[in-house]
Amino acid sequence: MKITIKDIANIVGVSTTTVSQILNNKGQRFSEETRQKVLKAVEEYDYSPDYFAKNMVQRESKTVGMIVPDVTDLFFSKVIEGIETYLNKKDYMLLLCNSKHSAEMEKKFIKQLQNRSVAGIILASPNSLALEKRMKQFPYILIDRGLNTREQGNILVREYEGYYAAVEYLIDAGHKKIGILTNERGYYEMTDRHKAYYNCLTNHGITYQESYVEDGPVTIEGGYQAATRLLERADEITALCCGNDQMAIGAYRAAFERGLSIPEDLSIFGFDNLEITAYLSPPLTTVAQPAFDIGYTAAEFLLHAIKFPQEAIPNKMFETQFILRDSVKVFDR
Amino acid sequence: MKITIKDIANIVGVSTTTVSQILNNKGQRFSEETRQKVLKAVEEYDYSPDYFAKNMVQRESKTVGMIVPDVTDLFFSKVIEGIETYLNKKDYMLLLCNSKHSAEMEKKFIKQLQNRSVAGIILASPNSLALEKRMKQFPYILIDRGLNTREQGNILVREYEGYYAAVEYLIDAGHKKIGILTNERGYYEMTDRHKAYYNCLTNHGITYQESYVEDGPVTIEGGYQAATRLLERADEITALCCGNDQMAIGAYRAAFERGLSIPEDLSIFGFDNLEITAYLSPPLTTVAQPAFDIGYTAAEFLLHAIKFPQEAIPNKMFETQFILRDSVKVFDR
DNA sequence: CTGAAAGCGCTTACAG
DNA sequence: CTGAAAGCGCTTACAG
Repeated sequence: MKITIKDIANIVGVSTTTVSQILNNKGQRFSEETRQKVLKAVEEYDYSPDYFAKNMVQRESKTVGMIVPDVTDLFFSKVIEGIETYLNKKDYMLLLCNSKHSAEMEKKFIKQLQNRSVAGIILASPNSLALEKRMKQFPYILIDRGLNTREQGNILVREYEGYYAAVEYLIDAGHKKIGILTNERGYYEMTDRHKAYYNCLTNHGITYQESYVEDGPVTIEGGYQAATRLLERADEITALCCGNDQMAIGAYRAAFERGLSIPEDLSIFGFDNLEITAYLSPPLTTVAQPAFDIGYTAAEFLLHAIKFPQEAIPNKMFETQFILRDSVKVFDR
Repeated sequence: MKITIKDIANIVGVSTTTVSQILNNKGQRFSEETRQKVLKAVEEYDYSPDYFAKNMVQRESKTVGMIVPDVTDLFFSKVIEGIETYLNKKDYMLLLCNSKHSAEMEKKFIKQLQNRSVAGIILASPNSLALEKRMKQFPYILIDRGLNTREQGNILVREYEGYYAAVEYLIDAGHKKIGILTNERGYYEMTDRHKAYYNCLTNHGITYQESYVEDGPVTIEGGYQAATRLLERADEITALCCGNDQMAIGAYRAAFERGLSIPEDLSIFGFDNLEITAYLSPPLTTVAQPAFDIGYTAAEFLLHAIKFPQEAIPNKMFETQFILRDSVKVFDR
C-alpha cells in the first residue's frame, strides 16, 4: 500500500491542503512548526505524490518522447546521449522508441506517445513525413537533416561545406580518380554531400563520372557492399569519399579484402567523426559533426517550445570540422 | 482542448459508463446499435482516454524503466534494442536513463522511476548495489554479470567457458607468451574471464605472469591505453586476450602505432562479437554473446514478474560462441 | 440493456 | 495561519 497525502495529513494532524501547499513550496503562509512537522513525516514515510494523480490536475508530464531509426546506430546513440543529458538536468525523462527506419512505426509511436501525454517529441527520421494533423499544435523537433522543409525548428549541420573541404583536401593531395559512396534515393538522402562532391570536382576541372558513384545503405554493411561493387568496377580510383563513417568502416574491409592498403593504394574519408574512427588502422580522416550537441540542442529547443508554445522555435546551424588523420595519401608533386 | 469521455457520451447521447465499457471491451451487454454509435464517435473525434486519469484508477502504467551505464556503449545499445523490441510487442514503453556509470545516479533514477509508477525496472549496472528497501517488493531485473549474488532473476552468460575456449585456441595455435587486458577491480569486474585465462594457461603448463596482465577501463580508449602500457613493458608477447571487443579495438591501434601487424606480429581476440568487429582489418576473432537476446529476455522476464508478482523470476544462462576470424596467427609446427 | 454515483490521489480556488 | 470542498477524467461496483 502506497502512502498517500491523506495519510500524511492524518499523521501530522493537518489537512491535505496544508501538506500539498508545503510540499509545493506555496507554504510561506504556514507556521514554521507545521512546516517542519509535515516535512518530517514526509521524510519518515518516504512519501512522494502520486505521479498520475498529480498529472491529472497539473498536466505536466515532464516526459518527452524520442523516436530514432536505430538505437544501435553510432551516430544516433550519441544524439540520444545529448538529449538525455539535457533532459536529466531539467528533471524530464525520455520515452525511447526504436522505429527501425519505418515510417509506419513512427506514426504508431507518435500516436502512442501523445496518448501518454508526453510534453513533446523529438523525431529523428529518415522519412519524408506527411506531418499529420496530430502534430499540429504539438511541440516537436525534427532531426531529419533538412529532408522536410519548414520554417522553424530546423537543427541542421553545414554538411555541404564540410564535405566540400574534405573532397578538396583529396584533390589538393593530388587525387584525380575519386569515387563516392552515397545514398541518393529519398531515404537518408545525402544530397548535400553528393552535391559538394560534384561541385568540388567540377570546380577543380575534374570530370564527374557516373561510374565512380555507388549507392547503398548508410551502414557498415552497406558501405562494405557498395565499396566492393565500386572497386570491382573501377579499380583505378585512388580515393573514396564515404557518405558517413559507418560506410567508411565498411569500405576499409572491402579494401582489405582486395588486398588494397590504406592509404597507400586507396585513400578514404568519412563523415561524422565517431569515436571509433580514431582507432581504426589507419585512423580515419573524416568530417566532424557534433552529434551530442545536436541532441542536447534539440532537447533544449523542445523544452523551450513546451514552456513557451507561442514563440517560434529557432533554427540552428552547426559547423563541421575537417579531421585530418592517416587514411589519405598525399602525392608528391 | 482535449476531448473527454464526457464529450463522447454527450455527443452520442449515452452515459460515460456506456462509453467506457464499450471501449474496454466489457460491452457485450450493450446493443450493437449503441456500440456502433460510440465507436463511430470515438473514431470521428479521435478520442483516446486520458493516460493519467486511466492510470489513476487502473494502476497499470505499461511503462518500464531502464538504466544503463552508457547509451553509446556498443554492447548496451544492443541490449536496449532487445528490450525495446519485446516491450514494443507488448505495448509497453521504455523510460531510458543514462547513469554514466554512477551508482549515485542509479539511485536517483530508481527513485524517479518509481515516483512515476513504472511497472518495473531493468538495471544494467557495473556497481555492487546495496539494494535498498526501495526495491523490495518491486519487479526488477539486474543485468550486472553476476556482480550481485542472488537467487533468482539472474541473466547470465557462460563467460568462463567462452573465454577459456578462446585462450585455448591461442595456445593450440602455438602461442606461449600471452598477455591479457582486463578490468579486475570491482567495477566491471571480469573475474570469470581472467580466471579462464589463468586456468587455461596453467592447465597447459604455461606459467602465469603478473607482468603480462594489464588493467584498464573496458572501453576503446581504455584498451588502447592498457595495450600501449603492456606492449611497452612486455614486447615479447605474441598474443593478447582482450577483456572485450572495445578493448580489442583499442589494442589494434596500440599495435598499429608500434608498427606491429596483426596477426603476424601480434594476435588478438576480443569478447562480445560486436557487429563492427567483422569489419576491422583484419576481422577480429572473438567470443560472441547474445546482447540482443539478453535484453529481450530481460524484458520478457520483467513483464512476467509484473504480471505474476508471486512467482519466482527464473534464471537464465546464455551460451557463448567462439568466432574465428583473422586476428590470430597459427604457428606451423 | 443502461446510468447515477463513488472513488482513484492529488491541487487549487475560496472562505474563514 | 488553516481547512472544506470542488474538480481533474477516468473506471467500476451497484441498482434498476
